[in-house]
Amino acid sequence: MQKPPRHQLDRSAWIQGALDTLADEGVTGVRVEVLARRLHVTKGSFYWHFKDRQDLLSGVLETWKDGRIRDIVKQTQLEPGGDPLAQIFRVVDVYSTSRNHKGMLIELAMREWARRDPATALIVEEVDVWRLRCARTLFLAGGLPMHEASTRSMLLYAYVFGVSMMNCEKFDGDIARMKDDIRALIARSPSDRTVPGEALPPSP
Amino acid sequence: MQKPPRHQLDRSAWIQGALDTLADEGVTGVRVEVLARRLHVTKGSFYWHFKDRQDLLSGVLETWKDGRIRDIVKQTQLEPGGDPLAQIFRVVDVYSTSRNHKGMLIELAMREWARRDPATALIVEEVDVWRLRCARTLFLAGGLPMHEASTRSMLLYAYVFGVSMMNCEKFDGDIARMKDDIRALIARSPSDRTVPGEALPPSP
DNA sequence: GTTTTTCCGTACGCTACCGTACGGAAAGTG
DNA sequence: CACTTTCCGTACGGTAGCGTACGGAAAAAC
Repeated sequence: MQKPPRHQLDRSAWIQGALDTLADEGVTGVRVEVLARRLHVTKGSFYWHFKDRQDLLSGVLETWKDGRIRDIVKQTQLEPGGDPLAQIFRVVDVYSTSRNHKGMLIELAMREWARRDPATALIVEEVDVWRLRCARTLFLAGGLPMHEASTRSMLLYAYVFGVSMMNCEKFDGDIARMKDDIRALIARSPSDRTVPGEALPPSP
Repeated sequence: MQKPPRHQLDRSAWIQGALDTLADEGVTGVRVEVLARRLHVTKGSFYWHFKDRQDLLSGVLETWKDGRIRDIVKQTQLEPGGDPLAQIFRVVDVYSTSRNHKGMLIELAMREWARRDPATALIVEEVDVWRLRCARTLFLAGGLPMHEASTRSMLLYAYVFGVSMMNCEKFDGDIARMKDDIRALIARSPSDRTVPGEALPPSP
């Protein structure tokens, strides 16, 4: 008879499972016994690797923060000769719900958690500052003045997070086109004075 | 000795208390016994007015939906001779976190709830469609073509919801000015071809 | 192979919460 | 005043989850 191999887990496996549960059910859904069943072990394992539930949640926070900052820096890195505003386009796409659904669910769950936990709020704010600064650098490289670069960065992230909370298929059938237009509005060049929907003027 | 007057509650009092708790702790925080303590009664009262917890939550949903739709219609109503884009300005202000903090907390809690409950998702989507249609009507009255009016409406609400999830004091000290600029960017007139930060051209 | 360390399963007490049963007070009705 | 209806308090059983204690298996060290 096949003996079921005894699973060996470490902290990172528990934290990864916690992140999955966080995406689906929020921080209140991250419960020790439920997570143990999901990982096919008992909570005896959990309390070996973690002091208590808060210890796990702290690990989740650190893991998420480090991963986010690393990804943000990578995504906003501009290779020499690259187009800064085209890079902004790609950044917006990274946060599109269809491309990175689970990542966005975690993002929303983290903010929901941050609303009720000051320590989490600090982490999320720190990650947001990284995001905003990196995006601003791209806008500056694209030729925008400082203040407007800041403003556009804020609009960019407020938009991508906000739109991930709305289901508007019933409002307009062609959402893809709307999202493309919004993306172009946020990342448009400073010399482009056109209003979307009108013809482009000849470039200087 | 002063006899403490026995509190008499009806469904609406429970629903109002549930909305308060919803704002602070989310839908998972809306618990019968906790709510009863908050209202200084016991759950014996609750189960007289409601079949079970789900019955309360359904009442919360209906109450919220009706109130939202009524407010949306009122806020986007344009008196004869009024300026549509100035009205858009006021709509953005209504959703500013400082002016209506509790309302925004409920809004975020509803969306967090909707992410895990299909019935709630339908209600939120219905409310959003009302919002988007009303805002689009204002943009159309402001002279924008149909497609761009739709796009601006979506950007407007995605922005106001998204910015309510971010704390960016550490990013830029003058957030008020940034928010004003973003508001102007979203609600700018179709004849205004300026890029924010530059001088205004003479109006035709 | 023995010993030690690492890691997990099991059992337990504790708390919080849901829903029910039932009694009784308060308020309305005749 | 009787009588009924409305409304709430109390007590109970049941479930789920947290954290602890302890034993034992598996792996590693020797």
